[in-house]
Amino acid sequence: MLNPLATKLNRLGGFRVANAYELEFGPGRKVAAPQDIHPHGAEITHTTLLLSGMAFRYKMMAQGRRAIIGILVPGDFTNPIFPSRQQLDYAVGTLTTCEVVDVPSRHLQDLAGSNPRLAEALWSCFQVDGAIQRDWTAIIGQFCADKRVAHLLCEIRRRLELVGLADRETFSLPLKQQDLADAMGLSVVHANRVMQELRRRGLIRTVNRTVFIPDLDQLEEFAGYDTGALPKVGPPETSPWSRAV
Amino acid sequence: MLNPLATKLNRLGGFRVANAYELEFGPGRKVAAPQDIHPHGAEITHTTLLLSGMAFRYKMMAQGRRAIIGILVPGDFTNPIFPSRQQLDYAVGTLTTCEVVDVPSRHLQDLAGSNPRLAEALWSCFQVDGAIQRDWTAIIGQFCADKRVAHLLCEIRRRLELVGLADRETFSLPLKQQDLADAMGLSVVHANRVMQELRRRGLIRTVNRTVFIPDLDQLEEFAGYDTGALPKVGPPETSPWSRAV
DNA sequence: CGATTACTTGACACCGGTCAAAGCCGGTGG
DNA sequence: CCACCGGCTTTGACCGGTGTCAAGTAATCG
Repeated sequence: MLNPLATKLNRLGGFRVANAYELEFGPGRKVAAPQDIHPHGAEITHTTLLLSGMAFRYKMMAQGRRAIIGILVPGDFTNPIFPSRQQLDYAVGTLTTCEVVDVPSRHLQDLAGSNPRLAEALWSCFQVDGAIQRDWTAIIGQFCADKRVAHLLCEIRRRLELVGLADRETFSLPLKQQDLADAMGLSVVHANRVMQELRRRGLIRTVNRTVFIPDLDQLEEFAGYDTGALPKVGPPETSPWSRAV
Repeated sequence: MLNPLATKLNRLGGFRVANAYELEFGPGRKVAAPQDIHPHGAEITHTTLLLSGMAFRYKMMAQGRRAIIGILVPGDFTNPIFPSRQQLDYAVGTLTTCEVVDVPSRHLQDLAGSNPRLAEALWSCFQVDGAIQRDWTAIIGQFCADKRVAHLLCEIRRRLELVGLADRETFSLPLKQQDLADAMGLSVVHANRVMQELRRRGLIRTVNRTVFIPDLDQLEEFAGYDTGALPKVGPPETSPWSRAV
């Protein structure tokens, strides 16, 4: 399959800013689940590209509570690169078995230096990352439980779609209800009730770890999901972020 | 007074990475409060440096609700710069009258190009920004109301201290209770009760818009505030982020 | 001062947390 | 092939934290 990063960059950058071979960072390695890709506080010497599977960023809080602060899908980097020595303020763990490849800071910088349009697209990646983080802050603070979860589903679906791993009606959701809870600031019990409620309303159906969406527009409206919240990237006419009217 | 950005960069970078004159971006302008420095969705052609006063990033949500997603103190930039054309996914408004100066992307890039250590420090700024955003996501999701607010107070105090505008026991807090509420995902009424509770416990005292902290360690412990959550920057021995043992 | 804006209070409802127990798998080994 | 088992999901009872509404008080500003 095409490198998911190449897929994403081409769409973010507008059109063919990257060739797959440029983004071959060497042989990937498999990481089982559940397991950490980066421990908390790890010295940052490289970033890690997710090639397949799903992962998440998290922080351990007081009393063993776990805050999930972001989901990673194929084509995502675990962290931005740093010119200076820094430590990660969060950890990265796997949700499923993942195929990943480490990318040294230098490598990415050289690549960006040799291809300005690619550099822009890579930059966009990290900006989108930040925009999603801001979204989470706003949503967790303002939305009630069912809309939070619905919004998360919309976000994950859209990001998977961007790398060709979801369509309007189906996507894979490896998150357990405990994970949904830790991500959206809920208890497991309530996460369960919310999922039941979403099913009862006919907004989603779930089989195994797969979500079916009878009517995506309806779900996105319920969730208050606005793709415009993510930065517009690339020429409007080809931007995968621009919402179909 | 010394440019607050210079103060911050010198501390983030470890030691004198910047001279004040390098960071004179021209004459500042005054922006009254409450008023927008950047409207939502503004095209990003420059960033704006806050020289004095306080401001905040926010998003308007459904039903006129306002989500405050970050506070800006002197020395902060309203937004990161982009190599490509992008739009801001949030707005920036003033809490007090602010003195600001616009910095074109090019200017900042040239400056970074001419001074590698300064570039690193600038980079750290934006990384700290991201780390704070992640903190908010985690805190709003996991903490109960009183700890959220206490945590916010600790954060603001620390950031003001970094630019020489606060000490261990006093700082200026121009946020109204409505602002605290919109930032921490509470109702105004509850924000009020929480502030009362913090005062009742003797963790803070407030006069006008000034907060007095009888015992900072106690407040930070109550808030679960850990400066380690922010990335370590610069040599440990001079880093203002490393917590005094 | 008068008018507006901010803060405070009380009553009440409800969302969502907690606790505890019971089903429902999927996987493993006999 | 079946019985067991551990992790995940589901349920119910209960209650506490927060939101909402509505009113009153204090501060601020022209």
